[in-house]
Amino acid sequence: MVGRTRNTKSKRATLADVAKLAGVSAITVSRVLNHPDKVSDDLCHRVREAIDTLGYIPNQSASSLASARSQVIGVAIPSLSNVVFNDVLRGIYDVAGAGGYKVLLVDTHYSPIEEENMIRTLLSQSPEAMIVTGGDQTRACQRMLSSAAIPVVQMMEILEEPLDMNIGFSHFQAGFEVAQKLMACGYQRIGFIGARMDTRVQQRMAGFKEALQTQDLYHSELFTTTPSPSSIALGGELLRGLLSTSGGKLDAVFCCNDDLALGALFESQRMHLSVPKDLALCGFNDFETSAFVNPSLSSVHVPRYEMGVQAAQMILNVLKGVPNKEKQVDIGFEIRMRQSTRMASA
Amino acid sequence: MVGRTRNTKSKRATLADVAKLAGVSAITVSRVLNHPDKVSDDLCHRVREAIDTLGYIPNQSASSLASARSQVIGVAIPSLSNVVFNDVLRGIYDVAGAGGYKVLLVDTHYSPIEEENMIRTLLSQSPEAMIVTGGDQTRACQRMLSSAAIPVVQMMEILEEPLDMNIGFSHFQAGFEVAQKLMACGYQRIGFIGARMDTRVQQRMAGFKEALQTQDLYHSELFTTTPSPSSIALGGELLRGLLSTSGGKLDAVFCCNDDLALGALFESQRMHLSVPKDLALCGFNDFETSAFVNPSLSSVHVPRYEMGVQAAQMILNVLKGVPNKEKQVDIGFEIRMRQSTRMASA
DNA sequence: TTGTATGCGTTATCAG
DNA sequence: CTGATAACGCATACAA
Repeated sequence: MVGRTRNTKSKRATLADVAKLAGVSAITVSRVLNHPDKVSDDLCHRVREAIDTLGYIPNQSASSLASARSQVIGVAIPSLSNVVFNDVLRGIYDVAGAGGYKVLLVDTHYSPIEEENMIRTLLSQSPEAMIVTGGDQTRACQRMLSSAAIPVVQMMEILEEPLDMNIGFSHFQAGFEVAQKLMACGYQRIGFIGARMDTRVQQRMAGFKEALQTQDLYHSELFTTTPSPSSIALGGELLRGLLSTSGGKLDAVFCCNDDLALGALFESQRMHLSVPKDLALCGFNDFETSAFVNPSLSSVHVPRYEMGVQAAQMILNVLKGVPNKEKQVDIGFEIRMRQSTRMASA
Repeated sequence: MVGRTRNTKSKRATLADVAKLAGVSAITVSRVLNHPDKVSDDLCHRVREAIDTLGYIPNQSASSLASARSQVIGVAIPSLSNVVFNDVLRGIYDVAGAGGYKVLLVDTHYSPIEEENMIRTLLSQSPEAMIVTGGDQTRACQRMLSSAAIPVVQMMEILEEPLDMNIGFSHFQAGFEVAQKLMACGYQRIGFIGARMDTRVQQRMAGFKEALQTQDLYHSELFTTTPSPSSIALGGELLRGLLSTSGGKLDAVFCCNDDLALGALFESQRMHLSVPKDLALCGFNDFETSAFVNPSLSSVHVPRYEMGVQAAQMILNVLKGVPNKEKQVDIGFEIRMRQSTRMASA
């Protein structure tokens, strides 16, 4: 190593280093970076050259400390492996990134306790806003969120009493309408298989059950649930279980998501059950696979990317001082009936 | 604004606030948080109470600035929507989280230019280490990474000249072996469909092609590629295209990933082509779907979660001062032949 | 347009 | 075991 003018031990260059090299004061360098319009073109140019030659990268911690602006948005999702959150995240990242914000992402593993800890960690980074999933945070967690005094969006479902802003759709209503569709198709022995059983899945199931009850078609022995995480393999297992306990008297099954539904479909095929002739299947989330598999799978489509986009936009609006028209947005859903369920009887 | 004793306007509590309430000095509070063993139980207790009643959350920016330890690991992946990276990320998050590190994640959209910008942003957060994808960073980006003087892991593929540490597998070799397997099954008219065509896909294709050439079975007209991102829909389209241009003389297709392969499989079914009788298919990445779809799909299995885990562990080791035995780890792959390709001829 | 002084909340260093 | 003081690197408020 060659001895250099100052940074003896090749430490990261600072504003001061750049300033010295450019022959200006530190604040001028800062301005070139943050308010270029407030600096003469001449200096601006000289400073940029110095920045380049030094490979200067601003220290965001110092900036954050001095300005109380971290440029970070904290995001908490319950699972990194659940593909559902990918699309939402993509929306958030696209909008946040375009707005100059970084995203600090944590995975709460569907546990409110973990969520509380992760959100505490997140808050220690002084995020300028937070996006969290659902509404079952611990009391302590909600207090933290509130006293952080930053915009918060709770996403994925419509909440009775949002902490601040809220975007999502009614899982209860979605479940309810799926049941209506299946009944309209003439199915009588209608079952349900669910996994993970987080709040949103529970609501889907509750809505589904309620609709069945209106027609006296709810049979508790046709409902199977497990706290295990969803997978295609599990979908097959649950279907087999349901078929055996129901004594074969089963003509339609609503699966709480497309993982289970695809598993059930593939398992049906292996058991030489014809879908939808022997058994109708309906999933939830509408994966791309569902539209292309044979027979194609009926499912509930949700504009997830759009939800992420809007969640981030609501945040950016508040951060920019533009008030949102609505603090709560119902993004809706759409039931897509395909080949795995027969046409509604006229 | 009123002159304040301390926080007139419910600002976040600071170390000083906690210290005052507990009747100790700020540094003692700091120690309770970071080196509890160096503080008497009595004080420790009093301080913790004060922390609780104030709902104190440390300011990581200040900590980072003062200690030069950000507790952040930066991660750059090329796509948030590609499921492949989910598993890797899960591994990284699990290990990093357990080690007390946060993960700052960026999506480079498969663009070295974007990657350079995003990594610059990442570096401004003073991460203590970086995990990036592959080796085709821009020169400038590699310089930044090097001069950051932090541990760096390049993952997903084995590199000739890693910047620092490296974990992955040889995509060339994987493609090569897939071709060998197909040829061993007796296929003669072997095609390839590829999308996105990033470095790793190109290597798979190159290996595949080279193996075919050894047996004089490479036919350029049976290779189709597109820069478009992969999807199931695209797999179907590419297969249709290939079938029409090849005049039906095609008996096996290697798809650069399982998205395309599933699309090709579903499309074959709609065209009433029997797989593998009329056409054999092999994918890459081994999604869960591939093992369960009918017919099940041959694919190349890669220990992605494990790769994420090990990448993070290599980082943590360096950070803890424990040297890694290897700076480069070949995590391997495994070709899983299933029903979509016929058995190798004896 | 540019610069000076000051403080952001924490930790390292050194005293006691 | 505990505390005083001085950084850490940058941006705000004010001057020039």
